[in-house]
Amino acid sequence: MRKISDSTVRRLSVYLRFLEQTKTPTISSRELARLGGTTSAQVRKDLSFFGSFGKRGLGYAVPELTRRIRDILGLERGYRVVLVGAGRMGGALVQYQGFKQRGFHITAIYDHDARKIGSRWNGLVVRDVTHLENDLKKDPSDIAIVATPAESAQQVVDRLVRSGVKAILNFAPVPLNVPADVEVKTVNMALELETLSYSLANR
Amino acid sequence: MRKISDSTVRRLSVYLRFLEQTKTPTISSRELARLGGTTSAQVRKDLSFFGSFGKRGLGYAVPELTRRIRDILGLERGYRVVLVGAGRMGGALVQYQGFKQRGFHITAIYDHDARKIGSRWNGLVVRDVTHLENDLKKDPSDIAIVATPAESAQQVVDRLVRSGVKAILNFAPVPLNVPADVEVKTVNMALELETLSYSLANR
DNA sequence: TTCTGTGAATAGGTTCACAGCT
DNA sequence: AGCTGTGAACCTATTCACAGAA
Repeated sequence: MRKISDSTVRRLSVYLRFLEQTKTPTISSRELARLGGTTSAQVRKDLSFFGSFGKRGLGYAVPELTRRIRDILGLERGYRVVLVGAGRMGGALVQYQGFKQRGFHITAIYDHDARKIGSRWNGLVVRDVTHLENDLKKDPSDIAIVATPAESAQQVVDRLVRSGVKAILNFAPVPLNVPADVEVKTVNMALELETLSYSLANR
Repeated sequence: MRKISDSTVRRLSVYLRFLEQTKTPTISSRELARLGGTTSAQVRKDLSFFGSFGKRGLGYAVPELTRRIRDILGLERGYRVVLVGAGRMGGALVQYQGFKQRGFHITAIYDHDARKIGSRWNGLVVRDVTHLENDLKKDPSDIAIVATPAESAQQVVDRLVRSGVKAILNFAPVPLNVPADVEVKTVNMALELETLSYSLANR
């Protein structure tokens, strides 16, 4: 498949969110653009990479387009997700409704702090991170969320990679080294604040 | 000032993080690139937008470059930050050490849930969100973090904008409408997982 | 020789504008 | 007439490649 840009994929996600809330049977690229904060040409271009889903003069059939985008994004299947790091951030993520709604199910939580191991979090018992490889051998996961301190993130990621995890969402503020066939997204909140600082400083 | 791309600003943030950990007195664009996961030409280009900080044949003086980047990013001053939304995510953010380390000080927390108002969070008392405008009139903040449910985010943002906040870090999964002179960064975690899902589905 | 700073070349993403279907 | 699908034009970001300073 032709290489699709990250920005296109992110916009598809945004369109999907609005399509799921749309009550009309059809929607135009213009309206979808307005909702998603982009242009109608951009919407049409984004969709055109994957096919011709609209009807000229009419727009897009909402249920069909919804299904198509879910399919493109790979959301028709559900995902088992393991969480490593039972700190504050981990706690917030386990609770976060947005994940479950979209078919991402957190199936296990790991930490190495003895005080946390064994405690119950949202119905899941926090397990010792040393069990990670064995557990994943029995019950593989495609996706892991890393919410550990910066110091331990890389070593956790090495374990995850060895265990066959192919996609990692990283909240630790360090870039992670992974083989080419593993995808990492790092969310670095301090960095986001710094871009805001930059925009305040340069106006 | 000439328009600088968001990606350049983000990379400067990354370089800064590594410069602060570097022990050698000078560093080359090549080394900085290796650490930050980019190319040496990119590093030099990024820096060249702001001046000539290096010495040919030698590299960059670490303390000077650190200072320069902190200055470019506007990090030499500290920021007062208000947090709206005392849920799980808000809790994680209040605790997050990365903010304070970089000079972002959370000075107040707001919520509208009566059960949360008055409780103490990391030394701060959660205040009723209806006090927001008045409080900000007395003690202005440049930056706000919004960690409310999607439904209330826009109305909170409207209050913030009226109160003179110029930069918003948004964790609610909705695009926000703000005037052109207000900067918004939205961090949408479900969307990040969806880009991972896409990459798993299309390999 | 090493490594920066920077124009020039290339690649990539966005917008334009219009032919063509409904 | 209304709105999609898409090549072409445009604009922006990245990479190349080399002159020049240490």
